[in-house]
Amino acid sequence: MPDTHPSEAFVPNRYRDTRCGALRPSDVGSQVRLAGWVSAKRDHGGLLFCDLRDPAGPDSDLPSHDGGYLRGDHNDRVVQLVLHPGDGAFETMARLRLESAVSVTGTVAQRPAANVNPKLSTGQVEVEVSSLEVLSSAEVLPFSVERESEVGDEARLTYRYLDMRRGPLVERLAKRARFAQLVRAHLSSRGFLEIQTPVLTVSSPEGARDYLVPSRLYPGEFYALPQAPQQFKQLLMVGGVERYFQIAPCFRDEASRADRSPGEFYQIDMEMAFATQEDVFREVELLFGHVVSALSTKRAPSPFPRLSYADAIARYGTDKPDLRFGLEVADVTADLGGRTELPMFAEAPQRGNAIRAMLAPKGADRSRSWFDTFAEAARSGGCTGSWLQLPADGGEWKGPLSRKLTAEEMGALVAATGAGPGDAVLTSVGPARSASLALGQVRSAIGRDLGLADPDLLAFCWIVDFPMYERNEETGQWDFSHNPFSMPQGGLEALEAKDPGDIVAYQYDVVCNGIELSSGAVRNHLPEVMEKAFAIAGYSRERIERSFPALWNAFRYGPPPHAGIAPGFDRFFMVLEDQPNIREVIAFPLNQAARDLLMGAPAPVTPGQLAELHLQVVGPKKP
RNA sequence: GGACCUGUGGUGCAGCUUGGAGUGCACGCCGGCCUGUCAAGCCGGAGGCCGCGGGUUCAAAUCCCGUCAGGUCCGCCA
Repeated sequence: MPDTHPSEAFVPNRYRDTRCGALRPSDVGSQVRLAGWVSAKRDHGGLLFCDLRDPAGPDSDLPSHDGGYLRGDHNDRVVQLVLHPGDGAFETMARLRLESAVSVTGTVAQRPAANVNPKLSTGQVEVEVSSLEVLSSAEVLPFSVERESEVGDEARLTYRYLDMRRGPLVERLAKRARFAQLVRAHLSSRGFLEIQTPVLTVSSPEGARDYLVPSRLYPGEFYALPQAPQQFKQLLMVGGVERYFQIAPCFRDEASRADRSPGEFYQIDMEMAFATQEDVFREVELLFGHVVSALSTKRAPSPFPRLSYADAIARYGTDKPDLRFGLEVADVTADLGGRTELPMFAEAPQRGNAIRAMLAPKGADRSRSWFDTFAEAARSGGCTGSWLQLPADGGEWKGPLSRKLTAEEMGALVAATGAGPGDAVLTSVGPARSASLALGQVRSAIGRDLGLADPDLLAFCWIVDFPMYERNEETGQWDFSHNPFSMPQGGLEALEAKDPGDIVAYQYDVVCNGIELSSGAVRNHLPEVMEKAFAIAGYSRERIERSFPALWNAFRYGPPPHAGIAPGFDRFFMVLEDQPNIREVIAFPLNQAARDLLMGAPAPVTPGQLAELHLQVVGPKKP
C-alpha cells in the first residue's frame, strides 16, 4: 500500500502549479498557474467564460485505496476561467477552438452567491485570467468531446484518444488499473508468485487458431503467440513453484462477440501445486469476494452455489445459467410420457425423448409469432416446441396444447411449472439435452424482456463435472470437450471401464449473471493416465510426445498434482462494470472484425520485409 | 463459413413501409450581436456522390441484385 496519497505526487512545473479541479474557496486570493484543455467557452462579447479541464488524475478529496482513485468525472476536473476584453488573453481565447491545450495564470476569486455552480467541485470559485499561453491548438473535432451525445463505435475507435478525453472511458481504465492492483496485491498475499511467461512460443495443436510470427533466422519456421500460458504454468508447478499467477496476455485468432475481444485479451491465470479442486474454489471465492467488495456495491452471495454440468443443462438449458432469477426447466417426461393421446408426448419414452416444460411468466398475451419463434428454435435443435396459454381473466386455456391434452394433463403441466392466470407454459420434446437447450434460450430472452434479473446481484456459481469427451458429429470420434490436460474423475479405472460419454472430468467453470468468467481444472499429471485419456481421443503416445514434448517429458520427473483456473480479466471487469461490450473496458480494442481502426492494423508490409522472413503472399491481396 | 441489422452535410438521427425537386431535427462549423454564463443566448450563413456499383422505372435516399464498411448473433473460442 502506498505511503502517500497519489494527489501528493503532483509537482508544480512551468505549465501549472495546481490542478484546475483542486481549487476551493480557501484558495481565494491566491495566484495560480493552471494547464489543461479548453472544455467549453461562453463568449458574452464583453466577458468570456471558459471551462478549463484537467487530465484525469488523482483526486485529493477522495480516499486512497490500493493506489488511489482517479478523478475521471468532468465536473470534478474543471474550473471556470473569466477573461475580460482589452488584454491579449481575451482575444486569443475567443479565437481558440475547443480542446486546445493552454496554460493560464490568474487569481482565484470567490463567485458571487447567485453565480455559484453547484454541479462543479470548483463551483464556488473562478479564476480571473491575467495571461494565457497556447500550448497547442486544436482543429475542428470530428465529434464533440464535451457533450455526452452518442458517437458511433467506428468514430470512437478511429479517434480513440478523443473518445478518452470524454471521460467515462478513462474512468473505467482507472478502475481497471485498480482492479489489476487488487488482484496482484491479494494473490501475492495468498502466496501466489507473479511470473511472466513467453509471448513468443510454439504453436499448439489444440484449441483455437494461432497467431503466427515468422522466424527470420529459421526459414519456414514460426513462433506462435500463446492462446494461454497453459503449459508454462504447469511446467512452473513441476519446477517447484507452489502457487503461480499472472495477468496474462492471451492471443486467439477467433471470431469476436460482444463479450469476447478479438485477437487478444487477458486472463488472471492461476495454478496451485499439491492442490485439489476445493483449494482452487476457496482461493477464487476469496479473490472474487475481495475484488467485488472493493469495486462494486452489488451483493455477491458466497460460497458460490455449485451445479453439475448435467444439472445446469437440465434445469437451466445452458452451461452458463443466469442465476439472478429463478425460472427453471421442469422435467415432465414421467408426468406426460406415454400417458396421453398426443403422439408427440405419448411416444416420447419409447423414442428416448424427454419432455421438458417451463413457465413463461405473463406469456398469455404473447403474440403468436413469439411462440412460433420458440417453436422454430426448438425445431432447429431437433425438438418439437409447443405451448399452453392461461388467460389472465381465468378464461379458457389457449394454445396448441389446449386442444390436444385433457384437463388433467394440462393440470400436470401447470403444476410442474407453477403457471397461473396470465402465464404460459412452453414445452419441448426431443433428446433430453436439446429439449432443455431450447427452453434455456427462451429463458434468457424472457429474463431480458421482463427484467427478471436483480440488478444489484452478482450471481456467481460453479459449474462442475464437465464431461471429459464429446462425440464429434462428423467423424463419430470422441473429442476432448474441454481441456485435454484435465484429470478424469475416477482416473485410469474410469477411462478403462466407462463409456467415454459418461466420464466426467475435474473441470469447472465460474459463471456470473449468465456469462462464463472462467474455466479451470485439476490437471492430469500422470503420464499413464494421460496416455489413456489421449488414446480415447485418438492420439497415439507418439503424437502426445510430438505435440506436447515439454509437458510430456516434465511429467516423467515427479510432477506434483496440481490444479488451476484462469478467470478472464477483461470479461470479469466488464461484468463488474455492467458494460454491454468488452471494448468499453479496453483502451485500444480491435473492432469486431479484428481490425485496429486507429493504428490501421493489420497492414501489408514491404516486399523487403517479406523476403527477409522467407515469405511470399499468395492470397488475393498482394502488397 | 453463415444469418440478421445499420450506412443520409463534421457528429447523432428522422425521411425508406406506400418511388415524385436533398425535405427535416438536434449538435458542431463560419460570420455578426451580446458584461454573469456554466450544454450561454439571439440573428444570419455555409456545408450532401443519401457508402459504392449495377438494375427496375417517365422518375430511386426510398424497390431489386451485388459489393464495401460498422455492429449483433450462429458456427468457432481445447
